[in-house]
Amino acid sequence: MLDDLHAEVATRLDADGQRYTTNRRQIVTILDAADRPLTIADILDGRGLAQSSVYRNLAVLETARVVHRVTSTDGFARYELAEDLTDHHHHLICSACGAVSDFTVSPQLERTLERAMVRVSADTGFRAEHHRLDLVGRCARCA
Amino acid sequence: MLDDLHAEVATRLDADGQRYTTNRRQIVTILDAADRPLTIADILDGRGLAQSSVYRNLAVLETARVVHRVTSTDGFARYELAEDLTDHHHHLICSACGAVSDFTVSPQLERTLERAMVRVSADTGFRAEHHRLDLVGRCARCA
DNA sequence: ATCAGTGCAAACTTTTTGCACCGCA
DNA sequence: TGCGGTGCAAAAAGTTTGCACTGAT
Repeated sequence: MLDDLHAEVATRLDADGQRYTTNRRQIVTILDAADRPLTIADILDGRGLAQSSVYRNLAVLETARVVHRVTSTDGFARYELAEDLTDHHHHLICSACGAVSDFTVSPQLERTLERAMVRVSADTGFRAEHHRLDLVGRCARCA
Repeated sequence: MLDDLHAEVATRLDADGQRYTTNRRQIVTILDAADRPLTIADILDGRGLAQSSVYRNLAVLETARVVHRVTSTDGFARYELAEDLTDHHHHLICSACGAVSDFTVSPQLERTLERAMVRVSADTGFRAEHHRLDLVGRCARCA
């Protein structure tokens, strides 16, 4: 439900004392429709948004835990909706061109990872918030 | 053995038609001594190396598969020795300050991850070269 | 002597910021 | 009507490149 998504985003922004403006709604809608994290250029792409507004709004949305920044091998930041607004997933990262796409693994493996994460946190004093499992290799186009 | 490391690095550079110069050797030695991926600033740190030489040498070393570039949340690239020159390990990434440190998991979990990786590659057509399991959270200083 | 490597400084790319204007509460 | 949001342009930050000099083979 897109309405549910927007309602939840509005709640999170409100909790941060931020408004849910037209531009911000548009960015959230664009990210929700994508099946991969998007670069700034992807988000701008002929939609007439100002670059600076996109950067600023993504920063606001990130602080409100609505979006999440992903880094790849090229110099471009990428953004996706926070995992608790979509589903937990992982990334295939192309080591040649930096393209990023999504994939999932079995719930069983996820549970194993969760347990490992808890153990490492206990061992190191690092307070883990979430894990990140990526596969790095060649995408179909670069293989 | 540091000598073994340098011998292997020399071999890899030679295979790429590159020399193992004093600066390159120094960079490898610095990376080998660190227990975490280092930023350019870390590598420069009062050692009198020229910034551009460090960038250029890291690019050469990366092409020769001697070093590996790691990305974090801050804007700084980080470098570490390639995993087959050290040990396979993972990263704790601080979501507040971008600091990166190393950790390892059980061989058992590694095997499970390897198997999952092969399965995903088969399913998606993505040619996975290696996996990356990071824990994102707060480091001891930022917690 | 040659040619890759080096260091300085300038250029480039992505991201951030200043400032005046606009628009919703 | 006030204050946050917007867009343009300028600035900042990290990285890359041009060029003349150095040094190893």
